[in-house]
Amino acid sequence: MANCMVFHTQIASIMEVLANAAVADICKLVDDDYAVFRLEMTQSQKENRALRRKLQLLELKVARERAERTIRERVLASRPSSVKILDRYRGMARGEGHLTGGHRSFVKPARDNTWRDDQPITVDEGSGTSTQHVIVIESTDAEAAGPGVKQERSEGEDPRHSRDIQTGVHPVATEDPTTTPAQPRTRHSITEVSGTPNAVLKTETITGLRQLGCPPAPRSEYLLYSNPSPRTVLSHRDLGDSLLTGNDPSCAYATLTEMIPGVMPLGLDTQTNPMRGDWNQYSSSVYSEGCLDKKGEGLVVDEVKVEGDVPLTWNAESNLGEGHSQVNTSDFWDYRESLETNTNFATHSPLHTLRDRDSVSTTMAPSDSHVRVLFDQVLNSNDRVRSQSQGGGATSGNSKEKRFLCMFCNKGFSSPQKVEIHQRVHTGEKPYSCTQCQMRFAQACNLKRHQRVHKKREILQLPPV
DNA sequence: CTGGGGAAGGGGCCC
DNA sequence: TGGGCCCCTTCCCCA
Repeated sequence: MANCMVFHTQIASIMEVLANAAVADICKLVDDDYAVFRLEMTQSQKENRALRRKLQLLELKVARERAERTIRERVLASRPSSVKILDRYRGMARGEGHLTGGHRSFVKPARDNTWRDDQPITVDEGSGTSTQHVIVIESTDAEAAGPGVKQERSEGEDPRHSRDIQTGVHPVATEDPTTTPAQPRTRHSITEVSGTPNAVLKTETITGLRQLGCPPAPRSEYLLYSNPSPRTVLSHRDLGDSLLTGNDPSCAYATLTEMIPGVMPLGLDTQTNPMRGDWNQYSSSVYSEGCLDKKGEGLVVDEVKVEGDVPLTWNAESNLGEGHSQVNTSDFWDYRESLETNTNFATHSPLHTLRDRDSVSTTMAPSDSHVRVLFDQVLNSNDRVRSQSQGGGATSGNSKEKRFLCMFCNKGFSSPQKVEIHQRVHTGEKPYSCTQCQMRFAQACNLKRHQRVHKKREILQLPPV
């Protein structure tokens, strides 16, 4: 009996020891895991804090941008013709006076994809209550040469807020580029001067435009905002993927002056789309307007530095076909004025189009994404302003209402697609080409109808048209 | 008058 | 249900 008791006691002690050992092991495991968990938690919390800060910064930027836009809209409403294009670029596109309505972008020279270094662009917002901005595009050649370099500053501005954007673009030339051949150049700078002391400059460098999904092209250096998809412009399915590859002009800035001579490139397979280029240019102006024209409040100003080759691929086959329309640039500028001074209408402007096209995937480097995000902020800001001013936005009201306006003639249409088709009247874009002849059409249905003529003539054994 | 093209409206389908 | 997209139809103009 006593042995039995001793045995039980020993067993109990052994089990206690084992239990304690097991508990110790469990506790050790738990402690280890807890330590790891704590470490992960700490890291996650740090990441969360960092992301939160970024989010707050972005929200702050958006809010300030919105406020700035509102202020500017008011300023424009009271001072609609305050923007002057100085230098020889004044009236380049319109052939007359000056741009109005806050247009502060620059355009590329006609018939030449290069900027001329002896012709800096000077865009002066003029004097007044708002911030004065001067954009000077100049080449390094000009910088080195000294003469011809023009870098204007507005009175009272703070040079600390000047910035150079190495866009690689060349100054606009209005003269015949053949008379003054473009000099090889590597970079140009855009100097934006803000008169407000609180401007925060932020740089973003894009190294190589190929990161924007743009194929290289010689002697073509432009500040780009990638236009990843031509879908909005050439939306027809029949277009195929050919538009998405090769010389995608969406990566290039076109100008109105390129369209003016009536030699706009046409064609689906080998030619470029003037509208896309135009819209890029348009978007560029908007970007400039939205990002360069920051005043006060420490709003982030984006500096986009582009290096390397830029694919400006206006195809050599730029001859217009038969009966192509020319761009009514006067209407365009009028439209721009109305667009920027009158926000009481909805428009299917290239702004929206470009923004929509963002949904299409493209290969973008992180820096590109950043640019895109900032660009979208500008666009969204503009949209918000317009939407607010419209009292409910473009989505309200009758869907058949002609809310979408042509950017050239202000004619209203019921859908963006209608506007897109209509604007081909102005751009001369004819994306639909007949396989049996070389005729091109702006509308797919017209091509179909035309092909029916071919079939009918084949049946009747008539000579082709 | 006819044929052909330019341009725009309307409707259907799909998401 | 609204919007996007596409196709068809229709009107107009010109040779």
